Amino acid sequence: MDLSMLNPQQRLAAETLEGPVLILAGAGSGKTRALTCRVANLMDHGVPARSILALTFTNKAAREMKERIVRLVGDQAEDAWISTFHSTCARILRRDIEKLGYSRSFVIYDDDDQGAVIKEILKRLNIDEKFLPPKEIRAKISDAKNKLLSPDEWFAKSERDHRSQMLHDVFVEYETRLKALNALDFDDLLVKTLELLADHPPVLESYRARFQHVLVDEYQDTNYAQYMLVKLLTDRSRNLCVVGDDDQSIYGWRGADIRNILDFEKDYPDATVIKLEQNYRSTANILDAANQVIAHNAGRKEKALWTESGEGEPIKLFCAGDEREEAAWVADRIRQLGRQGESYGRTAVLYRTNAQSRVIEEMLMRSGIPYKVFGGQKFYDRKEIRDVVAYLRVIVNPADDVSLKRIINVPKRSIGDSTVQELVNHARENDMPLYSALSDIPDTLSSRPRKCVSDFFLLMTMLTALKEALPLSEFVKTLVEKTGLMEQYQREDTEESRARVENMQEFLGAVEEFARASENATLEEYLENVALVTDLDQQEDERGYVTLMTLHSAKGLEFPNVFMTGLEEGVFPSGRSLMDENRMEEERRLCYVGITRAQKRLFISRASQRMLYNQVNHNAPSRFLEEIPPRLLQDEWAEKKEAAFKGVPQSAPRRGGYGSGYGMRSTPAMADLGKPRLTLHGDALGIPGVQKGFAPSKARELASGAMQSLFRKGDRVMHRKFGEGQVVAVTGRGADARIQIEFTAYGVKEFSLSIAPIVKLEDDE
DNA sequence: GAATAAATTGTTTTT
DNA sequence: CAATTTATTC
Repeated sequence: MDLSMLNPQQRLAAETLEGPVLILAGAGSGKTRALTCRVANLMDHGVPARSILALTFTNKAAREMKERIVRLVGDQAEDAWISTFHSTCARILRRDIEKLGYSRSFVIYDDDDQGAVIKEILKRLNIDEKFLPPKEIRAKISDAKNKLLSPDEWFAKSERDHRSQMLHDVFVEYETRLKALNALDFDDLLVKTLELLADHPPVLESYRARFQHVLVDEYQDTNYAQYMLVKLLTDRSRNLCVVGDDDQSIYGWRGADIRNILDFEKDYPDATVIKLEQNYRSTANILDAANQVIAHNAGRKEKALWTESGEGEPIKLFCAGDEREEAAWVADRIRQLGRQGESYGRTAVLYRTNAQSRVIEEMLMRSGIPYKVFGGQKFYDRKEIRDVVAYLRVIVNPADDVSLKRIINVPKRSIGDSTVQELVNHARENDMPLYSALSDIPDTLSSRPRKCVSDFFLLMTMLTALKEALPLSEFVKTLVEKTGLMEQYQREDTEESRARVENMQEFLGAVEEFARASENATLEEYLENVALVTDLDQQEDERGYVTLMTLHSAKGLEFPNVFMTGLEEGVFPSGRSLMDENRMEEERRLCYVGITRAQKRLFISRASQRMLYNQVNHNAPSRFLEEIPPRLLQDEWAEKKEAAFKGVPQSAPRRGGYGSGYGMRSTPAMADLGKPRLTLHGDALGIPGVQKGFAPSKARELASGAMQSLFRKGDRVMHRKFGEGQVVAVTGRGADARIQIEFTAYGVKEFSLSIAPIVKLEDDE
């Protein structure tokens, strides 16, 4: 193994093959390279691939690691287990879960399914959803499972009040119910695997004997259950190598326990600790900013990232009047980057919450900038897809009442709520799954619903038979037709239904691709894939598209140009973290993660007024802005203000200081609107009295200025209804700005600039 | 039982 | 604001 391309620390990481190893890998320090070389080196030293287990959090990370190892050592790497915690557990369970009293055809439930089960239980136990919201129950149960607590153990540690007692009861019910449904939730994958290993020594021994070397990526994100799993597997061999960065721990809210990485040296006193501190990703300015921000956290592992690269461009800062202007600035800068020869695929726009993406999307669309949004509503979460999946699940696992209830009347086949209720009661009385009630119809049903139910049962029987007869993708295609799922949407001709048809076709395509990728793929395997793979994992190099995603999902990625938006108290850091120092530190780590995604250029923006969740808020600048040294920043707000006042092109860049963009009082818009923290409903700017006697607020003027600058006389544009046209004139200001467009087919039409569905066709600046 | 209207209600991040 | 849940009417 040639390790000459590694720096001394990386080489140490790749060469220390025995015993516990902790690699503290700063952002962009080439940890994947060190890790992959380490694995290759292990194989060079005679360790067979099959005795290596590498655990990651995302499928994408797993795939990437595997590919890179294959590139180094060839196909022999195929025998190593390189996958996510959850997939690994699923794989272990598929083999031996019968020892725990489940059937091997178990299904994996997501949050939605969990919610359905919990709601059912609440109804049965006669508990008001307002008293115990299902979401909260889900979170508590998940929390307990992450800590490997049984309902009783959890209760013992709780406040032991009435509420906790009820929660406990729901928890117990939930566990029994899930087992009856032959279903595991996400956390169960880990919990049940641990149960299997702990209670069945031969199974544990076989895995211990097999996995002589275990690696864990993103160790700072592990929860207690994952910690235990790793511990159990490596107790004997003690060949455990964990890689992580405590400064990038951003999943505490999901049960990740940062102590796992902080205390590694206590757990393994003989551990070799290696720090990767040279950063190969970002310019000095960007790295400097990141270092300064994260330095405000207490209780970190001492680390100092450094780089050999030059200082690079200053970090651009912009303070917008509102979120629309912020988005316009982002769009504007992206087009400017385009003119400098940066392709869209090299740029990412990051935000704290998915809800913030909408405005940005709108503005990019108008500017004709191609983009892709990652995260948010997941593909498999869409109604029509979930319906198909529910059919598939019932066929694989007839005990799955939750899925059966979902599809029993989809598409409409006249099996109404009352009929379903009869069936459910009948099933419960006889202690059998709902599916059995379809063929053993209770006498209480009259002839008409009886016919509908038996028709449905025949359909399902036929489909079950077809599953064996047809190859996977053929089968799913047939199912979509025979059930009438596709027809249901094809018949109505709305924009929405057409989108659903398209989604379903895309789904069929995905199944086909899955079947092609692994021949002889079974339906069971596909369903597992659906449960464990997210859209984020599908992200290939989308050349030519700007990437929009949350800061969380950006972890592990890098882009030459990065925009961080919404740097405001209450937005980022999130309002829910303001009161809690630990949460605040996690927000700061999130900020650190965001900054360190950038390779060449970093753009940071905030809005002094923001409409979010249908409420207008005035937010103070994020504290993280203050934590970046002014010398690294270039304030574009000041430049823009100047340009707006004088009506002249932007003057020479001003360097340093937060300038007038900093602090709430300094913006004219704020001064006009009165008290800071004042929350106004509706169109705050339009409220009489607030604005009376003043010149139109600066915020609004700037916003419209940004809009107007998007469309100029002579621009070629596309209107959703009228098609292609040319801009004749742009008139008016602010909210009543209008635009006149000449269409070849329709002549001149006038629209309100703020609502017209138009897109700019090309950029000839 | 199904279609429509009205009302309510939530909005962090996700393997 | 939108999306889901609930009530109402046919």
